[in-house]
Amino acid sequence: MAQATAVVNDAAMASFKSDFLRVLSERGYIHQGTDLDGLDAAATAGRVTAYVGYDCTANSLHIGNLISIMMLRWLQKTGHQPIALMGGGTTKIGDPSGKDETRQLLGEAEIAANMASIKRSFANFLSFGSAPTDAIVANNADWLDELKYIPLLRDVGRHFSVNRMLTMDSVRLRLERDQPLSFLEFNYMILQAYDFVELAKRHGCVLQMGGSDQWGNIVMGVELGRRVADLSLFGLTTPLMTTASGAKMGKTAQGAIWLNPDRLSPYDYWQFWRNTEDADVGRFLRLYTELALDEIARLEKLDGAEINEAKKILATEATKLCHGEAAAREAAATAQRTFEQGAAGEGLPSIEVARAELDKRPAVYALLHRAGLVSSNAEARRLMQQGGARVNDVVVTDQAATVGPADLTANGYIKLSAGRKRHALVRAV
RNA sequence: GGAGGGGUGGCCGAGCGGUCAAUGGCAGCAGACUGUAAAUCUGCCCUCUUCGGAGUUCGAAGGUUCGAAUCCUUCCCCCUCCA
Repeated sequence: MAQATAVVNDAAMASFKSDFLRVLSERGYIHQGTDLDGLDAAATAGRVTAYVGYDCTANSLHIGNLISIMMLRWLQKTGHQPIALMGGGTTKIGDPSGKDETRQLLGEAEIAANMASIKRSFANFLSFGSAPTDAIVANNADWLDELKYIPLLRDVGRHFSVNRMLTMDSVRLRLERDQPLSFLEFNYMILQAYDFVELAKRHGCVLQMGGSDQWGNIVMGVELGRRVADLSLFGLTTPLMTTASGAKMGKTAQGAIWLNPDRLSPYDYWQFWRNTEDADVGRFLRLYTELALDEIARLEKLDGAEINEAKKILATEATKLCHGEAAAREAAATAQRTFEQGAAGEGLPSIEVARAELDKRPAVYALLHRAGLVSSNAEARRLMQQGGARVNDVVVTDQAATVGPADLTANGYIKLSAGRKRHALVRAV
């Protein structure tokens, strides 16, 4: 996939004239671009409209999407216009990029529900309205659903070489591994290319951004634009995000790190960033916060335990962008009370238990399960056996243990812990 | 249409009539050590459990057998080669 000539090198990055590309390159967002000098010139000359496409396969975006959202944010902050494209149409097809297997097809209703839920995340990162740089949310179902097969083949299909399509990573990797690739999925890149051209026509969009796995799809769009409409379009991709120890970003105890607060609480979101590996602190501060670069340079030089200060700043700043200032402060305060003072922060995730039920002394393992700290009663028992379960900070290894009203602290709750880091409160109501 | 190969727990991948809730690796969880880090070591890793056990798993449905992930039948899906 990597075409050596397109990969950015330091010398090229240093010479960007536009604020947009200079910020992006300085902060480490750029992996490859199709014609970075041309794009730099366009962004210097005037307002550029750019888009990123988002799948609607889940009801929330996750931190894997965050890097591209931050690019849209910087785009807007440097005087240009962002478009968040919802893949209402393409989600019906399924992007084969980076997938070994055909993914399950989602129904129309589910896609619509996911889209509505995802849209809410953008409100925190981008500003919407009617100003020239205000963000637009588009849905490719608006045009893809209307397509007619024969006209599509004649107008668009003739510009695609199957020989070329077979060399695309998304296709080639499947074929090499003997994994199935349906004709449906094979068409995905054509539709994504079509999207780009459509957005160019509708909104004057000239740039598509995305993860490095989107390079092939993006290049297809750039070429289609040139062939069908003599458009001069650009593409930009971000590096693949992994942690310093090589793990894929964003997996944790309970799954992905979601951006929607109803899937992952702001407190847990804050915790995710707080637990960043030392080696990633500088890179993450540049990518996921808007702190000044010289400040970041200072923070990432902190040694040993001192770098924890930088991690707290990272956590609070990142949470601020996603969930707002108040939620970020509350998460930070809760963490401080919980970890530094050994008390129970009021802001910890909590569940409510009826007073009458508490009188009947529910089992500790059951409460651990209900609080979401473990995914089954059996797992709760295991946790207890291994000495990882605590009630009000006291280790409980007896599986038969129960709690009652007497265990409520002066503040009116029982604190449950699974391991050193995960806590929840049980409140009696 | 013909011939062959295959579908195993979150993923990869052994098993090919009993000792199989199923080797191993990855991912994950806990404990120790630490700095809510990394690395390392140890334990855990289907569900329920009155901790004695019980119940459901090896593409689906039937069958053979005292007993099946393992054998047979039908069906579904995937791959390779031939037409």
